[in-house]
Amino acid sequence: MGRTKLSDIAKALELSKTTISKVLNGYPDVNALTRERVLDYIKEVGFEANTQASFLRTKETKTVALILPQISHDFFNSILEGMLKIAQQTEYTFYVACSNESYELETKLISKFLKRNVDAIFLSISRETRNFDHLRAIHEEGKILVLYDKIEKTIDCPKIIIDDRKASFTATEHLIKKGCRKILHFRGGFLPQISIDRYLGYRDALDKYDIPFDKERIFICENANEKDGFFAAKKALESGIDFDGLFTISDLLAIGAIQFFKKNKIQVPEDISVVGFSNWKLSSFTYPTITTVDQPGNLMGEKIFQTFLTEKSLKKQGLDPENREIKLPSKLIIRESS
Amino acid sequence: MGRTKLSDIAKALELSKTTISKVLNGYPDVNALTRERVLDYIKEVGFEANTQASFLRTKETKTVALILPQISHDFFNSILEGMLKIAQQTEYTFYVACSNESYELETKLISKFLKRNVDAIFLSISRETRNFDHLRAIHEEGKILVLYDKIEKTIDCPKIIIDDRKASFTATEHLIKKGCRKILHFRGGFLPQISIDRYLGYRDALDKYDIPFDKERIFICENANEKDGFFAAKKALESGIDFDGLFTISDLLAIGAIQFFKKNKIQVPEDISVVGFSNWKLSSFTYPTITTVDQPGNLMGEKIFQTFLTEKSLKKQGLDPENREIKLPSKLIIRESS
DNA sequence: TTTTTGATAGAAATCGATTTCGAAAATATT
DNA sequence: AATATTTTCGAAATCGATTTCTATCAAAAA
Repeated sequence: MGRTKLSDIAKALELSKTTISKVLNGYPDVNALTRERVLDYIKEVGFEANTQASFLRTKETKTVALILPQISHDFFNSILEGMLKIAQQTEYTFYVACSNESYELETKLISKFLKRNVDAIFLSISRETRNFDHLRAIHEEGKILVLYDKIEKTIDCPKIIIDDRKASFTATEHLIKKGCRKILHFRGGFLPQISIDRYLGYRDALDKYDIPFDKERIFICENANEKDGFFAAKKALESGIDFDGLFTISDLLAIGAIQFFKKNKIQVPEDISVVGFSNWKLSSFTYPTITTVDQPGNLMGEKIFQTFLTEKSLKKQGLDPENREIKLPSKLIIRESS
Repeated sequence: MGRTKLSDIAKALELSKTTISKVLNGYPDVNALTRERVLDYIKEVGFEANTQASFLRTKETKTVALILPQISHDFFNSILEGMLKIAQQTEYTFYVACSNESYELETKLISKFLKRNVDAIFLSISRETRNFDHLRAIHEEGKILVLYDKIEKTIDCPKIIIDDRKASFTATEHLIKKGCRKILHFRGGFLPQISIDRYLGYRDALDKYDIPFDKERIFICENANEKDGFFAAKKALESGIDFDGLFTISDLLAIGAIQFFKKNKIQVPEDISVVGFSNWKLSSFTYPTITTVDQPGNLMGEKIFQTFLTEKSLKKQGLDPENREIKLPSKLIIRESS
């Protein structure tokens, strides 16, 4: 409505819109005194250029989009939290969307955000995604893409991840040091990189301690929720294979498994030690409390946004970025289940 | 970049931009055949008008902003989840921000979103907020405000809430029916309407069953987290007052209290029955599991967005809205703690 | 046949900024 | 003193749509 605009300021100071705009955008051909006069007035009335109008010339909207694969998920949640904390203090505003682990929705959302001319998209790839053309489209439009957590190595863009392989190694090693030799692993699907890396970390630990690998001890849990954990534990028991440890790729899987074990008089941690992943809030309130890997979600959120900012400034200067994979450290939190 | 624009379509069909725009916006003075030709072509190339450019004339950005007081909070989380689920299928895009329960940040965010010309703001008022001028500013700019959960009754706008008083009544009544007569209540601060309503529901239940109210049994917990619950329980025990039940306004308070009780050999539910609020995911995994009030967060998220849509269409037709307070039903979930 | 009316389409102004280019004034150089 | 060079500023074009207002042409009414 009555918001002050560039022309109002020009009129008030008896200058042209051009000059005001030049001050706003740091052009050099403005007299120092004039510049100061303008800046003072701008501060006084709290003027900010209308982003929508600016866009027409600059092609920047000062908006970014964060796409989460899931909303009700402690880890993704803390990423959102960390990102908002630092980013809402900048001039940028944040679109948020949820792919719900669906490839179709993911592509739709990306195309929608591109049509909205966002400056950047931050994406954790959905479980279903096998084709990556929609990611290339982001680059074709000249927009910035930052992948996080569930990344795709073949796409050339900054990637922020947890050192999953190392974290899994540490978690498995912990079980071994507790005396476990027959360790089950509840893994995720075949594709997501994190699922592979966590599996490899598990293998690394077995190798280091000369424990033979037995693929009968690996169970695939597509959904990483309590139900899958419960049934994987059931399958493990019914398979007849013996076990004394369990490393899962999510706390929810661990909880489901523990529920099954309890039901079948298998004591945790006496009969089997269990380690989860992600440090969900609830993992410290269960009975027993669950040993888990803490992922620095807040930090990841911050890093994603910061990475975008540096990527943008590099691009502006025409420089080629390097070191495009940032690995964040995780931490094993030892609790009652192991 | 090379995105097709209105003028491209005009050129391709040998029509003027005007005509294309008229088709797009449903003007009547376009020949039926021409209209069809345009629509076909638009569908073929997947054209959508650039929102930023449209804004200059229409003053609509097709964006809305959701402000949450907290991010890592199951209830607010499920609101976000529910809202995204239906809203990301519409033409609208979603800004999300977090006031972090701070009045200052809340006003800043609102002013930021107004500068971004959002069509609507969805807000749950922060715990600190006492002054509501920033909400009136939203109306002054002609934008739509929808309040949810933590609302302010004196602001004239649609409000979506849980029937907190009734829910609390039911929860307290449940304790009474379980035989409790000396029921503690851990409430929130004095101001937020929900805190008051839940307190009143507690009183309602006592009244109905002729149980004398004792204000010594009321404890204020500003932060509604485990720590506050722990210390409130401690204060209760140290005060020397006797009790056999506890109704708290959050599951986290209940968890903290239960932790304290356990530590002091007070059995739950044998010595004291506990009821929480919100049905956090973790409340079904604690030991004992916690009886709680399930708030339909997803439904609330949907309702907020739908309410915005109807509010908008009413406004466009110049009609006065009515029934501006929507109360959603909640449900008591009985578990081991009671 | 002339005039009105209605249907259809386009020219041009507009929204609020940015940016190019040229003009005027001030200063420096010959 | 005449010319060249900086400084400093503004007019006007532009971005991609919407909207008003006018023009054309055909059909209907006089």
